[in-house]
Amino acid sequence: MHKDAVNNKKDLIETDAMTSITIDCVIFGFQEGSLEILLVKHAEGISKGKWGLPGGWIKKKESTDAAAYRLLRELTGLDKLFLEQLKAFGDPDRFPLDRVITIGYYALVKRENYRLKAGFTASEVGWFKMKDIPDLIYDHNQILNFSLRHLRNRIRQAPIGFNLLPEKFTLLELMHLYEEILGIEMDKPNFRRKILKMKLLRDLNEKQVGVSHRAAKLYSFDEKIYHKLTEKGFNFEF
Amino acid sequence: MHKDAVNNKKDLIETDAMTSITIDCVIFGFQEGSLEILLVKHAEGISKGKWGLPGGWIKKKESTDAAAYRLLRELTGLDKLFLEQLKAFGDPDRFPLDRVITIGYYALVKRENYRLKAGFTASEVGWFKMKDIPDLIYDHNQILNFSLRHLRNRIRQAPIGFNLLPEKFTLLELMHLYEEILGIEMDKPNFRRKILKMKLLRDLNEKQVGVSHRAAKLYSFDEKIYHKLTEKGFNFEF
DNA sequence: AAACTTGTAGTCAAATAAACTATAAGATAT
DNA sequence: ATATCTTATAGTTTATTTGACTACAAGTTT
Repeated sequence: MHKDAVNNKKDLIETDAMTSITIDCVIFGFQEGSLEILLVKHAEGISKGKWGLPGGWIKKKESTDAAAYRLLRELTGLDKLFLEQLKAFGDPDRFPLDRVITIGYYALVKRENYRLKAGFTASEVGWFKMKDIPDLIYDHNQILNFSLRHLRNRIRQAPIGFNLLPEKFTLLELMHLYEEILGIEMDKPNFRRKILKMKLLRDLNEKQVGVSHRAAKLYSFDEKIYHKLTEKGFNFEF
Repeated sequence: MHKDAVNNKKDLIETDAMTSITIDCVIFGFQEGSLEILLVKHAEGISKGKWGLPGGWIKKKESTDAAAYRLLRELTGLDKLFLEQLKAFGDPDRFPLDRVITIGYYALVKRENYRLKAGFTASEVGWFKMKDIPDLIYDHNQILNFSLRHLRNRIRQAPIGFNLLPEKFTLLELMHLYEEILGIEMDKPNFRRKILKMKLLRDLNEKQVGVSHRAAKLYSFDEKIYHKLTEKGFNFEF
């Protein structure tokens, strides 16, 4: 359901959703070295034809987190993905038709797993690189900018970046992810040393195949290792 | 207005406030080496006699930030204080009578400036040390715990701790603030060296008066200095 | 004047970070 | 088959930062 449906509150009451509060979600993906965002094109209502963040209403008997997971499942078909709340966005005129506060979320998805859900055609959903983000509906550009700042902070403090990579990755791919998100250049040898010393990567004893140069070792991030380390006072930090 | 007034929604409509969404605020103060929280005792409704975080409703034409500032002004009489949003708390049954989502805020106040606003008697408002926090209404203990974790993170990344201290303070007072909030012990000479190297403190060329030992130098935190430093890529961090 | 308390300066070894060099392990081209 | 290219990985070196201390200074209190 699109938020433009707010001009028909009867719909909401019938679906047992809350009025005047919504959820909007910034979905990050990482492909070919670029950080990308999933946007949807609004098909009806006052913002017809404009791109915006995927979002929707919260059901009366559903937590905000559950609502965000549900919306993402409906949109991407993905069940397990990284999802966290950003904050509430509550400018009185952020939404033109009525007073609606939205709770921003951000998600990190492994593009390898991602499939567009039936019901959304290619013309309605698309991945955009950060530099190609168009003018979005309402305050969605503001929410997007906030989410990027938040992601940059968060990725330095907790190993959440792995949610954007395939299960198996090389150290250089991981470094490129950090470089892209943080917008900085890093030194290969120093990065290797630092990340390996943290001991959160599982060495898979496998190598890349089909690359036209020396194949790099593959690693995976193991949540269990991370939790074992955090228990005895572990600090990520880059 | 107390949130218990939710059982009389007519009140809300008459005051032009939003239903089903509130604001709750964790107000931190620092006194005699202890971190303290301001709580209010609910005088009526189902949670009569229990302590909770100060909070209230959001007016239809008011941003959530403005609502939080207004509530704090009504409660403490303070206009200028440090205030930031935490996040929205949206469990479907966090509030027993109805579905109400609350937006959590936290504030840092200089206790020297603080005066209780007329209309609140001492029996209705009080400062509590962290270890003396009673069982609070609704999910307020959860909000409070979240705010403390958030404060601990935030204070390491940005110089917000100064909002809890008087204008003029000694290095040892500042160190004790960090020790109290982070729950750790620090080394005096090392702390001095580190904080002074950041060059965010203005040396006032004044000394403490009326202390029964060698008087320490007084410093103040200058927002302008901080902003000048951040512009050319400055990093706080402890 | 001695003892005490807190402030401030300085030392030193260990750990870390940053910049860089060198070599290894393949793939591709000549 | 050899040279060349690309990326992976190992190691070096120097400067900087941290953490644990020691020492002394400047006042108060006894």
